[in-house]
Amino acid sequence: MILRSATRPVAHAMSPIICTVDIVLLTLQRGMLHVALLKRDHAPFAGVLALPGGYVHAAEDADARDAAERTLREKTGIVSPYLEQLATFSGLARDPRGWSLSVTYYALVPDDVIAAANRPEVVLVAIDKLRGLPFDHQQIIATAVQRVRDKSAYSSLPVYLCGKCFTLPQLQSVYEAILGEPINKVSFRRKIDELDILEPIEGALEAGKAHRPAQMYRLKPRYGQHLSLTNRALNARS
Amino acid sequence: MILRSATRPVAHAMSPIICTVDIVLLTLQRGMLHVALLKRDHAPFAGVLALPGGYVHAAEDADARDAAERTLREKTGIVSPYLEQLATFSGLARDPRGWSLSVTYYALVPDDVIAAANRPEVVLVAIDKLRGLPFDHQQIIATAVQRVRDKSAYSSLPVYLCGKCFTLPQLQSVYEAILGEPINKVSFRRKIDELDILEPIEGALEAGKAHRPAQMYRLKPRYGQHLSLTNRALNARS
DNA sequence: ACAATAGTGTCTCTTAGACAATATCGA
DNA sequence: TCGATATTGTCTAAGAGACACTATTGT
Repeated sequence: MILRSATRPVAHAMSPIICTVDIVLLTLQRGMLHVALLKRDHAPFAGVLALPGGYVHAAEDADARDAAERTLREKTGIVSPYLEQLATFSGLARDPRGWSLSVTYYALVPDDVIAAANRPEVVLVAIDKLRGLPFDHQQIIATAVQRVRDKSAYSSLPVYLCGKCFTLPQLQSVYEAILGEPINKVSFRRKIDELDILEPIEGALEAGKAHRPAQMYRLKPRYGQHLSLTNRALNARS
Repeated sequence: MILRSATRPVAHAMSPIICTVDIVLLTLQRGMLHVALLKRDHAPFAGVLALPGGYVHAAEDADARDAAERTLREKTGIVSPYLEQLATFSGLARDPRGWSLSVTYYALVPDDVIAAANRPEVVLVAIDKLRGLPFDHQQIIATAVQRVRDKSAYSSLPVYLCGKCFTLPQLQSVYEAILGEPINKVSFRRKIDELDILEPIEGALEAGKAHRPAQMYRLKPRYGQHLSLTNRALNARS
């Protein structure tokens, strides 16, 4: 027993590994993907804009997802219906405090949810205007954006960027903003129809524009949390 | 400073989080996916077959991937050309020792690589014959298999299950074993041709069979590590 | 010669994209 | 009525799967 513990001591006695979660909260503003950032309270990088994140609290969090939900709620006041694990970033190099490990998650919300949370300290920055982020947050965000683009081509993921109700032309422009290219209108409607996730809101039309009003739709109740997948991409290019 | 440390002490002082890596090493035997397991040396679950895994050693591992490569090499003698992060599993419930976090990776190797490592303690178990695995290893393996199936439909991933050279019919049967259904021969060859990752080995034919011999191929040198992706799935079903 | 599988040509059917016709609003 | 965009129908082209034909081995 003494011998064994001398050759391989248990990890938590020997390794002060810093365990954190970071959340990439994405939304769409003026047709551009934006990420929510906050000024850091403490060193290192105090005052610098960074991803909302924090330590895993083993005493209160059931698991890392719990820690991510709690951190997002505490730091931004938002509870996101869609929150998925992205990847884990780790190593000695990424944090000056020492060997660290961050389990990262990404979330998509319509931008009125961010407005409703009413936290002026939450800053939305366009994903192509990011500068001087601390740690490896730039890489984490790039990974999240890539994941969202890849998934969007094959799934209903972008509906989480829309509000409770929306028109098909609105949804199409959300897809186009994410994929970064125009989508054929007829093909798009065929795909959405195949996904079978939307239902028209009886009698609700988008009024006020100087043209034929569009039908409003909402997500079918059973698709509140999980995605629907297509067999083929919406658009072959990427 | 005292006040801050009282309200939020740093994580590694307050939280004995167990940081580990686990590797899902997959191979194909007799047309079935198998996973490499080892009998655990120590408690908990001493003597039970489990995934190769171990503590992250902050002092020697540059990051979690490094820890995974080291652990795989130490426990199985194998260095896998393809090793990718799968997901991170965490929480209080998964390990009786306490709140733990495992960054998991998956690797694909041809089964002769496992034989060449000559480690009789490495046991290959068919993925549909797994029983009584400790921790959440069953779920980790299920996640890995699902990931491999999803990726295989759109990429050259299965070539890592073949040896250095192979025929197109052999490669097709590997794809079929993973996807779990027959693939149209003409479509398959069109896809592989599009991927543009293989080159014929001049004059090398698979001899010995009572029929026309097949041309042998190898992966083009530059595709040693990374995948090639298709726009459309090999097979629409899943 | 025969059985068996490799490798290739070609036809058909499905599906994505182009185009266009119709519908319905505000001005 | 006109301008604008929503919605739907239909044609065309690209790609996937079916089928079949030729090629080449061992027996």
